[in-house]
Amino acid sequence: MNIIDDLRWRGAINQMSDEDGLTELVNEKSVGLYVGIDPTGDSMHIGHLIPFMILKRFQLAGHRPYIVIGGATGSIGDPSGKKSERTLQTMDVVEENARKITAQMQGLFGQDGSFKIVNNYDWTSKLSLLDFLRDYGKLFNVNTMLAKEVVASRLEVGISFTEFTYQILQSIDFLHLFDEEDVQIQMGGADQWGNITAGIDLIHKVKGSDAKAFALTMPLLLKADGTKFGKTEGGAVWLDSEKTTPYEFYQFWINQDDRDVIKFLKYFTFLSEDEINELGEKIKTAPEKREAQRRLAEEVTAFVHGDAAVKEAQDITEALFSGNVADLSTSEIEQGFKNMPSVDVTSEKRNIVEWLVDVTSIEPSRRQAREDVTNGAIRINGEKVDDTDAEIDPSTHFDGKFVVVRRGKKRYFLARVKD
RNA sequence: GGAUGGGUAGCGAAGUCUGGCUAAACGCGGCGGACUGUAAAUCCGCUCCUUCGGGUUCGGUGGUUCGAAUCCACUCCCAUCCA
Repeated sequence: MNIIDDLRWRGAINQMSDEDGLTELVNEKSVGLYVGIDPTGDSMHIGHLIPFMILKRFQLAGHRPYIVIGGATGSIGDPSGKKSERTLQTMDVVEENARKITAQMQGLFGQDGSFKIVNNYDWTSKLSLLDFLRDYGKLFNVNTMLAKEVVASRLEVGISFTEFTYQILQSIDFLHLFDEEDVQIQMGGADQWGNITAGIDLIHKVKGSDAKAFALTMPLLLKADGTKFGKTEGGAVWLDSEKTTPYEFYQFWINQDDRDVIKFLKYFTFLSEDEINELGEKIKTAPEKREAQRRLAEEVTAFVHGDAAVKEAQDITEALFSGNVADLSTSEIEQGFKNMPSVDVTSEKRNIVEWLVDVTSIEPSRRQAREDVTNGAIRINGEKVDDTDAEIDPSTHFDGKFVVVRRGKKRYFLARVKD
C-alpha cells in the first residue's frame, strides 16, 4: 500500500493540492517534506503530535522529513484559528521555547539525521526590510491575502499588519526549503491550508508554474461527543513529562471512548491495518476488556516517554485503581500524584474531620466531611476510614512524607508532610 | 435624560400581588453511593454554615411589623425601548 492510501485509510487526509501529482511524486522518489511548528509554548501537546506522526510515517516509507521550528514566525503570531489579535511574546521567550521544543523533537524523532530540524529564524532574520518588500512583497497580491479565510474572518474585529504578514513569512519558509533542501510538500492541520497554498503560489511565481510543490492537510480531530480532542479538565495533555506525567499521559489514552479509540490508533500508533482491525473486533466483542485502549495507551506512551515509563505508569495505575496505594514506593507516589491536587501539612496528628477541612481543605465544610466519612467515601493511604472520631497520623506511611487521601472511587489528593 | 422589565443558593428559574406553613419549589451542574468496563445510560442520597442549641442568607441601605425574599423609602447595577 502506498503512503497516500495508508494515510487515507487512517483518516489523516483532509485536503491535498493536486492529488494525482502528489501521489505520483511520492511513488516515484524519496521526497522532501515538512511540517512547521511555532514555539508559542515551552512544550508540545498531543495535538501537535498529529502532523509529526504523519511525518514519521513518510520517513518510514523512505521519504525525507523536515521540521521547521518557527523562531521567526512564532515571534509574529499566526492568525489562524484566532479570533483576535495576539499579544507578542518577547524574543527571549520565543528563543527559549524554540530551544525546548527542538530538544523535545530530538527526543521524539532522534538526532541521527533522518529527521532534519531547522529554525526559520536562521533565514528570516537575515532579511532586510527592503529585500523583503522587493523580493517577496511584490509577489503577494493583497486582494488574495485578504480573501484567505484566516484574514477574512478577522476583518471585522481587526488584524494588525504584523499578523497579516504571517502568511508571507510562512511562504518564504516553503520557498527556502524548496530551494535549499528540495522539499516539495508542506503538511499541517486543516487550518494551515491557506498558509500552505500561499507558499505554493510563491514557489510557482519564483520558480515557474510547473514547479512541483504540494500541500497536504490533516482534518481537525474531534471526539465522538463533538468536543475537541486533546483537552482534559486540567488543560492540554503535554508531551513534557514535567507538565504531564507519563502516568497521566497513559491515563489520558486509556480513558478514550470506545467510539474514538480505533480512530486514535490509526492516527497515533504505527500498528498495521491488520492489528488495528483486530483490536476493532475486540472492542465490539469484548468492550469491557478495553484492549484497544490499553494498546493505544501503551503504544503512544512508549513512543513519547519510552518503555520504562509505560511500565511505571501501569504499576501506578494498578495500585491506584485497585486501591492498594500502600504498595507504591515513595517515588511512585511522587510521579503518580505530580499533578493531582496536593497540599502541605505538618506531621501533627489530628481528628479526621478537622484534618480534611482545616488542615488540607480537601473538604469544604465539616458537614460535608462528616457526610463523606460516614458514607465510607474516604480512604486514607488505601484504608477506608468511616469513623468521624478517627485520627490521622501522617507519619505511618511513605517514610512519613505523604498521606494519600482518596475520596469516592477515583478522586485522589496528596498531602505532603512538611515540618 | 425619559419609559418599562429585572437583580433569589455554582448556573438557570419559581416564590413577591394575597407577610408567618420558605434555608427558600423545580431543572442543570457538582459531590457521594448502587450497577459497571477507571465507560455510557439508569437508579438512590447529599448539595449555606454549625460546637446540631442554633447561626447567616434572596443587589445595597434604612424603615413598617410580633414576624419581610415578599410591604414602604432611598440607592446601586443589568436588559430592552424612546430621546
